[in-house]
Amino acid sequence: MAQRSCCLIDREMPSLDTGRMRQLAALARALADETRLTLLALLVQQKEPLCVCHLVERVPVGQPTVSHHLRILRQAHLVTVERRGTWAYYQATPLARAALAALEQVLAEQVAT
Amino acid sequence: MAQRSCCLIDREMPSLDTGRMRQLAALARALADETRLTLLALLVQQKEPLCVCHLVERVPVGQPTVSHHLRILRQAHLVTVERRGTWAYYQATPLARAALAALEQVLAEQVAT
DNA sequence: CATCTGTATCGACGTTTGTCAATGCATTTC
DNA sequence: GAAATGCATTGACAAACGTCGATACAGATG
Repeated sequence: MAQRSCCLIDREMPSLDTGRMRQLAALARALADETRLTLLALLVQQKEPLCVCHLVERVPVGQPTVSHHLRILRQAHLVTVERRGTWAYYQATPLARAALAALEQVLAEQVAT
Repeated sequence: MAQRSCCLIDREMPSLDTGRMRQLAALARALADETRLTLLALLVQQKEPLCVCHLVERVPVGQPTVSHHLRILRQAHLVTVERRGTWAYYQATPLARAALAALEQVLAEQVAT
């Protein structure tokens, strides 16, 4: 038991910040749904804020579900809302643009490999 | 009903490739767990492949669970295995390095905002 | 050869998650 | 003012997910 045979040398393994890992996982979880990602992509391609009714039209789920996903995106700081009268206008944050671009880039790398 | 009042002008909304969205979501889902992300981060910091027993020591879950997560990472092309005798040596792929770096960068942007 | 060890798989369990129908509320529209 | 509309919330439900203990199996160790 003195020395395991699997790896003769001791691995240098700096400890990881679990708080940071939790944050990263939370961010990934906010992106880990097709519907949510589609909503986000729609918002990212728009310069002007978009109201919920238009989003509902573009996604194969009901309005309450869209509302639910938008809340999750909001809590992850990926979108912001501005209410004008009855309508709610959503907008992608710079964070969302970065996140989506990052995922796309990783996917491109996956294809290339 | 002729024209909705929410947005007077019609939005130009190019259709999104649902297949691509599904792929992106799958990738995000593979990253959307703290334990998995920690395993991946450990592998990314290593130059040499790492055996499972060392990974198990570094994460607060049992060996079967680590094995389960490693399978998911494998299926997402984020790690590769090489079996040598009883031992299984895991290694992060370039895709994993890109993905983790991307997430970190996005998080940094979140803090800055 | 017999035992021990490292890893993967299986079955079960509790939790989380995505979706919907129903409802509520605020504001617009007539 | 009354009806209609846009959005959020609630409660319910099924599916997906993370974890564990038990087990299987291959290869190492003695």
